[in-house]
Amino acid sequence: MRLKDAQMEFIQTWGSIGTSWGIPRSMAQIHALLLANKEGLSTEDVMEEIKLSRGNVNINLRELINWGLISKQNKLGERKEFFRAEHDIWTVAKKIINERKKREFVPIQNLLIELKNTKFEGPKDDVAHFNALIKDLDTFLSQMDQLSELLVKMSDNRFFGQFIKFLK
Amino acid sequence: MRLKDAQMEFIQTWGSIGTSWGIPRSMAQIHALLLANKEGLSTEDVMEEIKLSRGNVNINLRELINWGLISKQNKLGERKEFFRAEHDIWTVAKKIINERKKREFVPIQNLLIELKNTKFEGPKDDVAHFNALIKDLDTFLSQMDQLSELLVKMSDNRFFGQFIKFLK
DNA sequence: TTTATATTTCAATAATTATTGAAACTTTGA
DNA sequence: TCAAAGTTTCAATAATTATTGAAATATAAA
Repeated sequence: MRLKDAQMEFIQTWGSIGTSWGIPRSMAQIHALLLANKEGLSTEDVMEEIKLSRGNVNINLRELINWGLISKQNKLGERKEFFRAEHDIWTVAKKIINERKKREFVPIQNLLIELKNTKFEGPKDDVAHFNALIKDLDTFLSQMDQLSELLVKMSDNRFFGQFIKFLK
Repeated sequence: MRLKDAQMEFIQTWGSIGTSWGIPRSMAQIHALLLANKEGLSTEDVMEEIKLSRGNVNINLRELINWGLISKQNKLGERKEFFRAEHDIWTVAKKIINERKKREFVPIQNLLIELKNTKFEGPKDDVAHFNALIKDLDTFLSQMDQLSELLVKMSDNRFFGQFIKFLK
């Protein structure tokens, strides 16, 4: 199989998974393309390889930078900018999880903080049920937070071995 | 604050988080409504409470059943069906994670399996880089899989205490 | 400066996805 | 078997979100 074909398949799959993550297809595709290339690529390279408009590529490269998934590079003697992916997969995971936390956890956590400090007027049983829901969600979210710390340590293989032993 | 108002705020927030999860707003809203109600509600109740069309409610109730997040109930002497949420928050989390795994992990895992068994033709360095990427992703995904097993055990508070100790 | 090259912006358009609502279908009990 | 109550389906429409492309802006070398 030609390497190029395999890379393309990888890019397409990454792209369609992206959409089911709430990440624009193009953004995920560009990310995959850069992951598959050791060296940085220019805007034009990206446009060329995955047939996207200049505007689209520009916007999504910026977004990937915001996520901390890629960075700008300058090549000696070249005027244009090149973009290179973070290639350490655990760092990539950490950054993605951080961004998703921002979007998915923080809003509900804020709401819970507000609701925890409120007294509700209504049928006693219903109030009790709602309070229990709030409390459970709150506990759960803080445990998930702890869980995400684990990820940071997982890239260390020694740690991972210990972890597996612990699970058993 | 009136309980009803708090519930509504909760439903709206849950709904908008849902959309950033790739879950239709109405589905997430219906789920929140049922979480907030100890007793099951009928299709009509749901339509009434969050102002959605019959078709929409029907489709999303079915989807929530598919996810295992709610179940049908029959009330003695009542002809209509009632829908009641799974209220144990760790069970809820487990089910959501399972569904998301299906959508987000399985497709990339399948691709990786295919790519792992393929020889690539191309510049030696590029092939090596691509192979390394595949290997890293594969390792990473199987570690994430292990991590998700942890969740099942987290609802046990004793276990969670141990876990925190282990992290330190 | 000026010119060529590179980057950014954003209104218009396309693509995708969610929602409605009315008609078809199913079930129950009289 | 019939009518009423309840549920499901799905084509049409609405809402949302992504993408284009051309014009405006910025930057660097001559």
